[in-house]
Parts: sequence; structure tokens; C-alpha cells
Amino acid sequence: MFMQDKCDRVNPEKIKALIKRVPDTEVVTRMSAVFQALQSDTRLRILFLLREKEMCVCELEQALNVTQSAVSHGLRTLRQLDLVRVRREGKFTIYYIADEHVRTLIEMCLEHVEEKV
Amino acid sequence: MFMQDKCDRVNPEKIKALIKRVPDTEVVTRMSAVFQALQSDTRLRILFLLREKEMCVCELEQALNVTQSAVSHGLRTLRQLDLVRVRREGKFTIYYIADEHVRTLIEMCLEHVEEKV
DNA sequence: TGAACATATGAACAGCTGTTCATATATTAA
DNA sequence: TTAATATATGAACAGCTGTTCATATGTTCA
Repeated sequence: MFMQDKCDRVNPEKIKALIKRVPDTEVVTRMSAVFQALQSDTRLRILFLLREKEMCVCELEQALNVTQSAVSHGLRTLRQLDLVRVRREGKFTIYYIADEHVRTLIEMCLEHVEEKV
Repeated sequence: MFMQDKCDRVNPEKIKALIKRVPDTEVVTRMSAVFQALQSDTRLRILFLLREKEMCVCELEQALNVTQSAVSHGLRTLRQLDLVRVRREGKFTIYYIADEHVRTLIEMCLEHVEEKV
């Protein structure tokens, strides 16, 4: 079956105008990388924990019950996207939520999934 | 090398209390499914378009420049997580952003990635 | 009716992801 | 120094994802 060029509703001019309102590739790609980072149970749990207080890697390891390696890899992902930040404190590496955007992201998503149960 | 049970900073009691503040598995899993849905360039672009106005599938197809199948699959994913909703209008299926949570999610993420360039 | 348009869906494949294991690096304290 | 603790990283593998292709289903109108 052949799909024609456009459906009845399509107005090429208006479509063009709408496309301009979509952020450019680079931005969209960075956004999907951020959501990608938030798409893991382990990393989400890390953020929920850090939302309560800043923590070192081994505290997170204890709380999450996964290997230290998994925590560290997860933190790296979150760090690379500036979702968490780091501070050295002696032999400990302290992680904390980067900013309010991150808290809001988590909060909105939580409200969304809890809304309908 | 052997990793001991807990590091100096770990206080088992406090850790336990923190764990209780993390939503339970079911909720975390639903949240990661939502973020997972937001983690695709195509689906993000769909949401950016729908943010401007509700659209039928073939309008989206035109705007996105991917196959109709890809759009439809993407929409199903978004629909299943209640990120978009659907309305029939004659032979057209009109999609629109589900609620304000979704707009805020997008907005927060956009601000986050645009903050530092 | 049936032809044309609009949308959905299943299969399949290439590419990506998260975990663990093994190991390296960094810091402290003795 | 060295030992012990704390964290990071590379490799590798199983499992998941997004796209397209092919096709099915739904809707309108002549």
C-alpha cells in the first residue's frame, strides 16, 4: 500500500512553523541522554537517597544492595550529565544532587506515576 | 581485594531510615519506565510538537521525517505511560499531551541541559 | 459495497545498556 | 614505606530498544 505525501490535516506551512519550535538536534540529544540516565532503577534509587542527604559511595552501596562497581558506574553516568555532583572529603567521595531541576524532575515523575494507581 | 561490610561513615540505623524514604519497587519501576519513554529523540520530538498543539499521526509523521510505523510505535509507548492521550476524530487519531506533569518534566530537562553550554 | 486513506501491530535485526568480575588508582594512618 | 580502605574503570556478556518492513485493522465516502 502506498502512503501519500500528506494527509488532509497537514498544512506544510504550519508544520514548518511547528518544527521550528522543536529544540535543535544537539539539545534534544542531550535531553534524551538525561532521561536515559534517569531510566534505571538503581540510578533512580541513588537519586532518591541523595535527595535525603549527601552520601559517600559506600553508604550508597549499603543502602542499595548492589556491588560497589555498579554504584560507581551509576554515579559516573549521573555525574556526566550533571545530575549529581561530587566533593572529596578525605578518603571519601561525597555525592549530592546537582540542583533543583533534578529534584523537580524526580518529583514530577513521582507524582505522575502515583496519580493513577 | 576484599570489601568489608561497611565503611566508617555508614550508620546502619540511619541507612535503614533513609531506605524507607525511597519509594517501593513498583513505583521506582514505573518511574524508570516513564524516563525510559522520554529517552528517545523521536519520542521527545513528538512531545515537543504536541506541546505546541494536538496533532494526528500523519502530521507528526510529516514533521518528524520518520516512517509512519515509527511514529505509531513511539506514540504507543508514550500512551501506555499516560504521557500522551488520544481522541478519535473521524478517520484521524488525535494525540495530545496528557497533563502538566509531562510539560514540567520536559521543561525541567530542557532548562537543565540549556543551563550549561 | 469497495476503494482509498489513516493508523496499528508483529517480526526481526542491529545497536545499546547495566551488571558483575577483575583490577587499578587514590587516600589515610601506622 | 606498607597495609587497609575507598573509589574508579575496562572488559564482557545477557538482555533490552528503536527502527523498518510487511501487513492488518479501522474509517470515510462514493
